[in-house]
Amino acid sequence: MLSDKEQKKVFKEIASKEPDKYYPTKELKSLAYMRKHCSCGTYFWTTHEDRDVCGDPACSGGFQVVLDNPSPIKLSFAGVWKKIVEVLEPRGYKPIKRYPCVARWNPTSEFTIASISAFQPYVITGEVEPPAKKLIIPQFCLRFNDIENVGITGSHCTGFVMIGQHLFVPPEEWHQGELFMDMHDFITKGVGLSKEEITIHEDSWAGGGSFGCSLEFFSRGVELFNQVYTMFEQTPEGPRELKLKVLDMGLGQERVAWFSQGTPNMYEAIFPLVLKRLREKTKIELDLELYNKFSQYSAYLNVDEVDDMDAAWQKVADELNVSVEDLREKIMPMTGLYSIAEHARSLLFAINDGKLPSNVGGGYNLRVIFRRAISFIDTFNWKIDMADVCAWHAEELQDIFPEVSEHLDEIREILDVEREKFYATKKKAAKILDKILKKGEISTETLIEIYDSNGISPDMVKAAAKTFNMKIKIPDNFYALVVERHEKTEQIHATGKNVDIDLENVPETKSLYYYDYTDLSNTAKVLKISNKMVVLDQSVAYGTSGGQLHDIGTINNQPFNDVIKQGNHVIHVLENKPKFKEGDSVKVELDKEWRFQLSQHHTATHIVNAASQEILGSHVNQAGAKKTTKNAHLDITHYEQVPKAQLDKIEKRANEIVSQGIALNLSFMPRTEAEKKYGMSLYQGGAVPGKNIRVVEVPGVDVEACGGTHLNNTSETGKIKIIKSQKIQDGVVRLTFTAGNATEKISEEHEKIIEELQALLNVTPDKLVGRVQELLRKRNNLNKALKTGKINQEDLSLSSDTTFDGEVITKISQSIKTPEEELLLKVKSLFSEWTEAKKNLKAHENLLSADYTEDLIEKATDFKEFKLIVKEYEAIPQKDLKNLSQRIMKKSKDAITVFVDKMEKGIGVIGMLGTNPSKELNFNMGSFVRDCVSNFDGKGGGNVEYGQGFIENKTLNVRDVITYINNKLNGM
RNA sequence: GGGGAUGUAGCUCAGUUGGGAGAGCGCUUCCCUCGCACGGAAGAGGUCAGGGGUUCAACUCCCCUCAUCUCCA
Repeated sequence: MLSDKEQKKVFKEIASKEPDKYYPTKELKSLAYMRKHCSCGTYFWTTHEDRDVCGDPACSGGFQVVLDNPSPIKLSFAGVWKKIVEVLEPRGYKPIKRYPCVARWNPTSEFTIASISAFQPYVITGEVEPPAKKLIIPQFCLRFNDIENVGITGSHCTGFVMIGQHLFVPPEEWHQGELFMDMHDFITKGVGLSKEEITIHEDSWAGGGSFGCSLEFFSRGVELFNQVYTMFEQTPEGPRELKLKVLDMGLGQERVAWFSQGTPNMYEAIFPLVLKRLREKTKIELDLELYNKFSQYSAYLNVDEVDDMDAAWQKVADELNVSVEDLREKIMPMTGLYSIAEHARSLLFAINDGKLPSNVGGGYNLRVIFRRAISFIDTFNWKIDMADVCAWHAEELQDIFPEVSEHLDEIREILDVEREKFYATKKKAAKILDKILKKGEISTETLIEIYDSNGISPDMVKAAAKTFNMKIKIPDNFYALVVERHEKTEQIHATGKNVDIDLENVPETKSLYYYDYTDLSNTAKVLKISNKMVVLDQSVAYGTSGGQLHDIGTINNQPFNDVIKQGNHVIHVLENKPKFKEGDSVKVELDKEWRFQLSQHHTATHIVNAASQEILGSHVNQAGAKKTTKNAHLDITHYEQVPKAQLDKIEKRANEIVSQGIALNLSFMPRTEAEKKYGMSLYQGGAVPGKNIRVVEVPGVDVEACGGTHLNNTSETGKIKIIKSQKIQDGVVRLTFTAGNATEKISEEHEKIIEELQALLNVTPDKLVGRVQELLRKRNNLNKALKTGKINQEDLSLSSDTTFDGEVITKISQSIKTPEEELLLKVKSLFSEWTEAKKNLKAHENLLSADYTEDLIEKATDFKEFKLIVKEYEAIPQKDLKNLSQRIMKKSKDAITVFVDKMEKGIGVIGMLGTNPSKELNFNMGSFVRDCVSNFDGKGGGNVEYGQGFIENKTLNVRDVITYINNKLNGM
C-alpha cells in the first residue's frame, strides 16, 4: 500500500490527466475559467488569458493583499461568519456551534486543528451520525508549529477559526459541482471578489487511508480556502469508492476578513478593538505606512523557510530603503503588540475549553505562547495584564462566541499563577547564569545542559554574557545538538500485554453488566478455549478497561483471576485448565465483594470529579483515573497543589452527594444525541468508540460516557475519603481516595497504627503527634550529644503533653516526612535509635566527659614531639570512637590517637592526627591504618589525618593488634 | 508520552577518585557608641528530601519513592 504522501502524488497525476472526471470542470468553464499549466507543475484555472503562473507566493513573488484592496465589501471578523450563514443556510447548510478546541472526543489528537477535526474519527468512519449531513461550522483551532512567525509575518496565528463546509453523504447524494458553486458564490457574491482576482489550483489529498482531489482558491498570493473531495479509499486491490463521501472545505475566517478589509496585516482585521486598547495602554504609535510596506515582504521572514534570519532582515530593509536597526526598532514593538493580542486569544479559547498551561503535553504549548507574550511585555516595559487582554477578546467575540466570556475570573487566576511561575523560573535562571558566567568559559555541553534542564536559551546566555563583557560561542547547529542528546537517551518501551489467542471468526461476547451491577451470575455458551483462556457468548464479568480493574469469580466453580477485554471479546483467564469444552453450557459467578468495591470506587470517582469541579472551578477536567479494590485515584486538571482546606471541602461535598441518595441513570444512546444533550464534557474519561455510547448520569451532578460498573444509587457508595493528593505534573493533580469498605479498612488500619503507637509511646491518641515530634527532636539531640559530649537531661525522657485535634496519622506522616505506609516502621526505628543513644550515652558516660579526654591527653606518651594515645576499647560503635577522637583533637592540636576496638564480629581500628602532626610529620594515617588491618586480613583506609579499618575475625586477640601497631610506630 | 536537572543551616548556595558537614546573609550574646548605623568578638542553628543497597566507612556510588524546575514530540 502507498503512503499518504505517495498516494497524494500519484492521484494528483491521475486526476490531472482526466480533469473532467475528477474536477468540476463544467462549472469552471461555464464561469469562463481557463485551465493552465504553471511551470511548477500545477494545473490551475484563471479568467486571464495571458496568465502563466499559478498564484502560489513562490511562483508569483510574495503576496500583495494591501496594495489595492480587491474586495468592495468590508467584512469584519464576525461578519465573515454571518455572511457565509447568509449565503449558505438557504442552500441547505446547517450552521452548527463550534466544538471545543481541546479535542476530548478524539483519541488521535489533543487539540482541534481543523474544522474536520470536530468529526474525526467516528463521523468519517461512519460510526457516528453527523449533527447534519450538510453543515457549516466556525471551528476555533489551535496549531503551534508557527509560533515564531506570529506578529512578524502578519499572517500567522496559533489560534484561528476555520469555517468548515462539510458534507457526509452516500455517493448518490454527492454533487460536486454544486459544492464548488456554493463556495464560489460565497467568495464572489458574498465577499465581493471578482472572478478576475481568483486563481484555482488543482490538487489532491490523502490521509488515513482515504483520498480525493481538491481545489485551492487563491487570490493575490493568499490561499483563501481549500475544498477537498474525499471520495476514495485505498484497499489492497486498489482504489475503491467510499460508501460515505466527505466534503472537507476549510476556510480561514481571519484570512477572509483580512482580505475583505485590506488591512496591513491580518491582526488589524480580526481584533481591532483589542489592538486599539493595547495601543492606548502602551502609547505605541502605529507606523502603518512602514508596516504597510513591511508586510509586503514579511513573508520573507518566515522562520520555516529562511535559513539566515539576519540576512532576511537585511533584505527586507534594503527593499524598504531603511537601515536594519531602524526597521527593527519600529517594527518590533508592533510585532510585540500583535503577538500579545494573538496569543491572548489562543489562551482564552484553550483555557476556556479545558486545557491548562503545563510543562508536559499540549499544555506546554500554552506555556510557550504565554511566556512569549510576557517576554514582549517585559522587553518593552509595558503595563499589560494578559488576563485583561483575554477579557477584551471575550468582549470583542461576544457576538459569535459568547461562551468564552463565561470563565474569565478563573482564567485570570490561572494566568496569575502561570505568570508567577514564569518569573520564579526567570529569577532562578538569572542566578544560574550569573554563577556559571563568573566561572568563565562556557562549553557547548554546559550550554545544552542549562537549556535542557533549566530552560535557559543560548540567547539568554548571550545577553547575560554582555554584562560580563564576555563573548559566547553558540554552535550553529545548537538545536540539532539538543535533539541529538534526546535521541541518545530515549529508549524503547515494552508495549502492553498481548494475549495470544486467535479470535478470528469467534462471535463477540455480549456484556451483561451495563444495567445492574448486582447481577452477579449468568449462564453462557463456551465459544472458545485456548489454554486457560475462555471466551463465552455472554458474561457479567468486567474486563480491565477504562481504568477499572477486572472482576474475579468462577466458571462452573473453577476460579478465574483475570478478565481481559480485547475489542468486544471478553476473555476469562482461569487459574487452571478448564474442565469444560467448547460448546458446553456453563455458569459464571462473580465475587460479590470484589465487584461491589470496584463499583463503589467507580461511582465515587464520578462523584469526586463533580465535587472537584464544583469546589475548584470549571477548568477542572478528568485527566485520567484508576480504580482498584484497595483505592481509586482521579487525576484532575488544576493549576496548583490543592490546599488541605479545599480537599476537605471536596470530600465533604462528595459525601453530601452520597448522602443525598441520588439514583443513577444508566443508558445507551446514540452518540450524536448524547453529545447534543450533554455536550463534549461527556468525554471525561477520554474518547469512547462506537455508534451507541453508554451514558452514566448522576442527575444534577455528573454525566459521563463510561463503560464501567456503577452503583444504582449514590447512597450505596458509602463513605468517601480522600487519602492523598499529589501534583503528578504541572497542571494535573492526583486525588487518591477510598469508598465504602475500603474506607472502613483504611480507618481500621489507621486505628491499628494508632494503637501500636500508643503502646510504644504510652500516651493517649490526641497527644501522639506531639510525642512523635518530641521523639524525633530528642533522638536528634542525643545523636548530637554523642558527638559533643554535652547531654541535656530533658532529652532522656518523653514528656510532651501537646494535644492535636485532627487526622493524627496524616499529621505525623507530614511532620516526620515519611509516607503513611512506612510510618509505623519509621516511628519504631526512631524510638529504638533514641533508646540506643540513651544506652550508649549511659554506658560511655565517662568516655564523653571532658575529664576523660583531658586525662587521656595527660597520660599520652611522647611520639616525636607529639602526644600519642593508643588505647583499647570494647564494643563501642565506630562512630563514637571517631567522635571521641575529634573531641581530643579539639583539645590538643598535638594529639595522635589510635583506638583498637574489640567488637562482636571482629576488631576495628580508628586513628586520627591533630593539626600539628598532620602538618609536620610525614605520616599518613589512612595508609597506616590500612597497613595495620591488612596485616590481619582486614580492610580499611582513609586520608592523611584520619584512618579507619576493620578486621573480620572473631578469634583474633586485641593485644596482638596493639603490639603490631606499637611495633610499627616504634619503627618510624 | 519520552528525557534532563535540582533537593545540604531560617535564606542563597559551596562540598574535590567515598574517609573529620562548610561559606555568605540572617539570628542570639558581648565589645565599641549618649543612641543608631557601621565595625569587632563569641555562639546557637543540620533526620545532608525519605527509604533500601554496596562498603571497614556514604552528603558523595547504585536502586526505589517524594517534591520542585525544565526540554522535546
